[in-house]
Order: sequence, then structure tokens, then C-alpha cells
Amino acid sequence: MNGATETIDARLPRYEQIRESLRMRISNGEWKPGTALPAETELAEQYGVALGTMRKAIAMVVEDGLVERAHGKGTFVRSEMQHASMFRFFRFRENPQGEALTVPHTVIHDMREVTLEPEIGERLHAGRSRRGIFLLRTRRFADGPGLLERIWLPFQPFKSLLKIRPEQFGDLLYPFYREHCGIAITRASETISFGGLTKEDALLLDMAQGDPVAVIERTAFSLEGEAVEFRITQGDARKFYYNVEIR
Amino acid sequence: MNGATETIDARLPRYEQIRESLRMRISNGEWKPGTALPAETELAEQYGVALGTMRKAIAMVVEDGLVERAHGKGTFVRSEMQHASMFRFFRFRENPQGEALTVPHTVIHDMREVTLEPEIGERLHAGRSRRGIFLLRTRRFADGPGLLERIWLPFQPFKSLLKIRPEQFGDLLYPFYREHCGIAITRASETISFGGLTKEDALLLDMAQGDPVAVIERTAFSLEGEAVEFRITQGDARKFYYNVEIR
DNA sequence: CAGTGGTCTAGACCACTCC
DNA sequence: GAGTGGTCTAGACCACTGC
Repeated sequence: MNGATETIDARLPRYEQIRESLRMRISNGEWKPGTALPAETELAEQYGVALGTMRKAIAMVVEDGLVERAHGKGTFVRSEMQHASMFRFFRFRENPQGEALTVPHTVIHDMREVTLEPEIGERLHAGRSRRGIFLLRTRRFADGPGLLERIWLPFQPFKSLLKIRPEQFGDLLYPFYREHCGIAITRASETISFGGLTKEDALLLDMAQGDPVAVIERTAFSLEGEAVEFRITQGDARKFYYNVEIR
Repeated sequence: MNGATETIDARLPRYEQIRESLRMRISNGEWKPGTALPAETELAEQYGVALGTMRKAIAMVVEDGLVERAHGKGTFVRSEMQHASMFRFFRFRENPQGEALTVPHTVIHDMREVTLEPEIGERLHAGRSRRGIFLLRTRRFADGPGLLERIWLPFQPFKSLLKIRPEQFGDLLYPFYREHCGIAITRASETISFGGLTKEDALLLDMAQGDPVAVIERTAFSLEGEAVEFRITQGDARKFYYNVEIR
């Protein structure tokens, strides 16, 4: 369903094949987040390659963000629940110096199955299907309203979410995707722009119609490289800061 | 003056030492942009290391963005004048689909030696010195005013810029820094926010006081890792799009 | 064809962590 | 001291480019 059973292209270099294999084994839960993989020497034996090749494959999985290596300790599957990675894709700040990131309190206002509009469907790996899931939520920081998010998901790997009551959703969706749908988000693409609030959106954010907002459109990708989430986030432009490291 | 003559820390791994050496040799102009480095086998011989070590060192310089490798052809010094890299740090767009990026026409309104204010000086590697250079310029796209930029540089490596008449500046500063001051920009950090125009700035942008603008603060770093430029760019928020790939 | 970078091997030794 | 990852070697062979 999510590509884990596909065969690996034998024309690729060995280290690429092993990288894919490791990604699948991690994705399938063979090694749980926080636990260690076997030592590189043992993995090299398992795969029947030299140490150098094995090390190259592991290095790529490190670059993919799936595991971390610690000299003298081992190679560990990254758990997405850790603080550092929780905010990997969450970059609003309340103020420029505000390093004290707290998880915002989240309220889900709407969740339902929808027919994906073409503009949205094109951005998701939903196959031929137009079936999707739509979520509308707000995320509030300590000092009041913060963000308004519209989220679209393809129906197929996410349908189990519909059985969960909105109150039971956590404040962070990505760990939720992983636990309930087996989807790990590893990469995303964001576009930032500027806009004005509609009347309805203004109500949800305790702001006024036409107030300036930052708009972030994000497409998030699974381990297998498929676009599995599209979301549009809006928040008060006057409180918006976004930092990027280039190159 | 810019660290090229520093000795390389012998406690570092060989491939790190070689990486530094390659960076310096490129930075010193031993191999010009667009030309090829010696073959990896020859470099390995020069440095007296095994091929694998040499390859690792070169791989790091590739990651640094200094060279590109082409199978069967060679290892080439990247020329910053090429289209792709010209816009590496320049991410305004006129519209979301606008892939047809043209170099904006640039006008320098002011250039002078200044005493750096503490907030600015802290962000630059200016040593103990408070001496700096300030530039004010606008960059116009085909359909009218675009960006307003304030740029601060430490006096020391950039003082030769003051001898150049503003009309002789090109539309792109980074190649200019390289040619006249021997400073290659390889990395930058940007923070995006939104604000309103002051009366004076509005005049320069043909906009009105209080109009919404995107504000990008950028700190740019040299090959040696020193902060050598701080700039604040403002542009019409309604025309602003900024794309980021995460992880 | 010669010359380049890309893959891969089978070892050796070092540095770090934890018991 | 046992086990882990990090560095490094000295080869072999393959794949691509350009003459």
C-alpha cells in the first residue's frame, strides 16, 4: 500500500539498494524509534557487502533524517517525538527572540471526508482517487489565537483517522500519522506569501476581516517520497518570523 | 587578511585538512571558476593519501558548493555567475508561477563609510572595529519598483568598494565581492517577517506609507565561515513568494 | 582509445562509550 | 575490556566523456 513491498531496482548501486532496504525496514517498524540498529559490521554481513559500502548506505539514511549515529554507542532510529524534531516543520514564532517554543494548544473545528478539488488533488499522491480527508484546526499560543490550518490528506492511507474523535488528536499531527497510519513525514516543501483574512477565517483567529496574515503552503512527503499532506497555514503577519538556513 | 594563510589544524582528520586546503586554493584563485581541478588520482598523489580519502575530501567541497563533479569529465570550480547560482540567495518572485527570473535593474542610492551601530556590528565579523560600509539600493523588475535593500559590510575586507563609482556596480553584488574583495559568499541565514513601510522607504518603492512589506534579514557568510554581510530587504508583501525545501 | 569519476573490496588501526 | 562508529589504505573494476 505504501510501497514497502516493492522490489528494489537491482540496477542501482548496492549502497542505494541497501539504503532503500533500510528505509523500508525502519518504516515497517523492524527497528522502533529510539532503538539501535545492529552494528555496521553485522549489517554488512547481513547484506553481504564490505564495510565501506555498508557505511555509505548508512550515511545516506542519516542524510535522509531517519537515523542518527553516535560514536561508540550505535546507530539509532530517530524518534519524531523528540523536541528538536517536533518543530522541524513548525516555524512560526511569537517573537524574534522567542526561543522558548511551547507546543501550541490545538482545537480541531472540522474533520470530514471530502472530494478533493483538482488544485488540491494535484498536489497529493492520491492516485486516481478524488477521495480525501479535510481538517480545519486552530493552534493557540499562550497569549491568544495563533494559527489557522487547513489540511488535506489522501483518503487511502489516512482513512483510519476518521474513526478517531477530534478531541483525541494530539497537538502534533506527524507522530499521529506515524502511529495510526504508518506514514512517516521526512521532507516538506513550503511556500510563504502574504494575504488578507476572509471574514470567516477572521472569526476563528479573533482578528478582523482583511487583517494581514502570513500564508504558508506546505506539501509534506512520506518516506517513499510521495506527497501525502497538503496544508495551508495562516497566522497574524505582525507576529510572523521564519528562519531559513541556505546551503 | 581573510584567513587563507592560516595553518590547518593537524589534529583534524586528513580529509578535513584537505578540504580546508582545497577551499583555500580555490579561494586564492589557483583554479579559476569554470576550470577543472586535477584528477582525483593526481590530487591524491599531491596530498599523499589514498584515493578514498581524497574522494571524501572532494565530496565535502562539493557539499560546500564550491565545485561540481561530472562523471567522465572532471571536477569543476563553480562559477557564481551562472544562472542557477545567481539566484541562490535571491528568492523574491513577481508571481507564484513566475519561473522566468530576470535580473532586476539595480540603482544604488547611497554608499558611504559609517560607524556600525551595535545591533548591526554584532551580526558582522568586524573584529573590534566599528567601521563599516553602508549601501542603500533599489532593485526594479520589469513591471516597476521591487525591492529596497540596506546592506552593511565590515570596513576591512570591503574598503576597496568605496573607490568604485556606484554606477559601475553590477546588478549582483556577490560576484563583485569576489572580484574586488576576494570574498566568496557560500552560506547565508535569512529571517522573514512582515512589516509596514516608513514614509521615506515608501518614496523609494513608489508605494504608500504603511503599505505591507515582506522583510528579509540576511546574514551572509564567507568561505571561512565569517559573517561578512548583513542586509535588510523590503518588498511589496502582496508580490512576495518564498519557497523553502525542508530536510 | 585514454582519461575521468563511481563503485566496491578486505583489510588495519584509532577514538569513543559503557560496564 | 568489549563493542561501537570513524578514519584510512591500496588496490580492482566499472561507467561515462570526448577525441
